[in-house]
Amino acid sequence: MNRLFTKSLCTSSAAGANLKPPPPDPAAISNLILSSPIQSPLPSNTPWTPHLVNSILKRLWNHGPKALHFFHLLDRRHRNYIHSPSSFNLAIDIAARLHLHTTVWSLIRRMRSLRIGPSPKTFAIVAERFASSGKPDKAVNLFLNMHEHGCSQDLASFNTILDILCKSKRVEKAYELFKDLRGRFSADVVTYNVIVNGWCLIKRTPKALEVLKEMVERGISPNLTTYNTMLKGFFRSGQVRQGWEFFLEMKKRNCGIGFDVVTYTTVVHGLGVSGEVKRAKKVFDEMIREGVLPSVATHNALIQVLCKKDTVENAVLVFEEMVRKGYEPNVTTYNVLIRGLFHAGEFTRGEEMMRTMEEEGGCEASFQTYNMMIRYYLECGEVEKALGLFERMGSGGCLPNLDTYNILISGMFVRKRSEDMVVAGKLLVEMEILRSQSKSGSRLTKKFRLTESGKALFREDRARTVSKLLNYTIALLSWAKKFSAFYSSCVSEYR
DNA sequence: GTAGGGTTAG
Repeated sequence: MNRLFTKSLCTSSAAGANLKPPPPDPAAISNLILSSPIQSPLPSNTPWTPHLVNSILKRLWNHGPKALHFFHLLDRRHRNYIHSPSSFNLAIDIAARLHLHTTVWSLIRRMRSLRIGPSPKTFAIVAERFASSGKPDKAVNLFLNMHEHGCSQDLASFNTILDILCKSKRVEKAYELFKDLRGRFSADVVTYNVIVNGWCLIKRTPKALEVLKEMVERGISPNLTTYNTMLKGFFRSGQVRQGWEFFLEMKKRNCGIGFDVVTYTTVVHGLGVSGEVKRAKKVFDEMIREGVLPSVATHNALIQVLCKKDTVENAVLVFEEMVRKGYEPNVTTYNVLIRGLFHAGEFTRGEEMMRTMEEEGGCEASFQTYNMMIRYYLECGEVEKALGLFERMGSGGCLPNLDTYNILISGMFVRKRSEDMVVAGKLLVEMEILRSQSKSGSRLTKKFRLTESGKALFREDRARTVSKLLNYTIALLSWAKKFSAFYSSCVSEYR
């Protein structure tokens, strides 16, 4: 990886004095940071910009300590660069994910001393981390005390905290807070929509309908967002008939609102995933007749539905049609279609589609793309293909995450070859290092160890081989643990 | 980062 960086430096010097040097490559710098010891200085003479810093922080997302180290080095030791509020927010997000509360607060204080924040967004980020790590009360307290940190509470921030609680499935908690404070903040249609959506997210549509009734009683008119939310709620909870009837009712009453592209996309997707492909296609055609233009998301919904419940060939036809009409497929379009092709065993066409996506579509493969392709390859024993993709991930635009490692390690057992076990062991060590930096992944790993690896090993009846491999794995694991303890002690320097 | 639609399979 060091070589990669040197190479990029060489190209820039070879470009000559009269040619503008190429912009710094975030991937190369990220790889340099990843492969260097923690105390290493940053490459000098880099023209730092908020954009460059943010893309490096995003690339190092799964390597939090390294990312924070980079952020701190630049913050403290560079005279000509001051971090932007958005970089601070990213760093705070990373620190909060690692539960480094002291770091979070020192970053917030630093923002304040530089007079660039914290903003409501900063608090939303921290609150979201609290809520999603099982501490909704802390999220609420943060909202209640944010004015003490120079950030005022208003209806917008009230709606945000309710939304954060709802999206992390703490709907009861959100509803409590809503009832307590709706008077103080004069709850509006957005507030009610957030709560309606909350109940829908946990599939409690009767509660959602209750809130809908309540808002009408309190003189707040539901808008199209409210109805679309409710519609999605029905489909999500498997109440396809109720969803369809709600849609017809919306059509009948009209309410002067009409439908928009979101309404139609919801119905196309909802009907399709429940197997009603013909009706989904009819609704898709109907929206065009009604003069509502389908969006890329609508096409994605239809393509996914065709892949799942019809044929991938028909999905490809819709894809080609959308391109012909001038739509620009996005990363979701490609992911859905590549998945469909792989699912149908069309690996070559899937690979071709990935090339199209990167070369013609201008889309970079995401970790979803890679993880899904790796999973399908491993499923049918194409270990080399899977490892090839894994290698490409390391050098390309998106780094492997814990899911990638779990998928790969589990897959190393399918061929029952000893050389695969060695690779699995190596991957396990790498993953242990990665996991030691991301506490949120520990549950996932535990599950993997107890289920996938255990089952795979016990399926092997050659007891001696099994026990040898098991010992090997255990030795690697304990070595990895020692190493990660050592690593954490190095890391603690800047916590 | 005041709200609603489109990413795995198990």
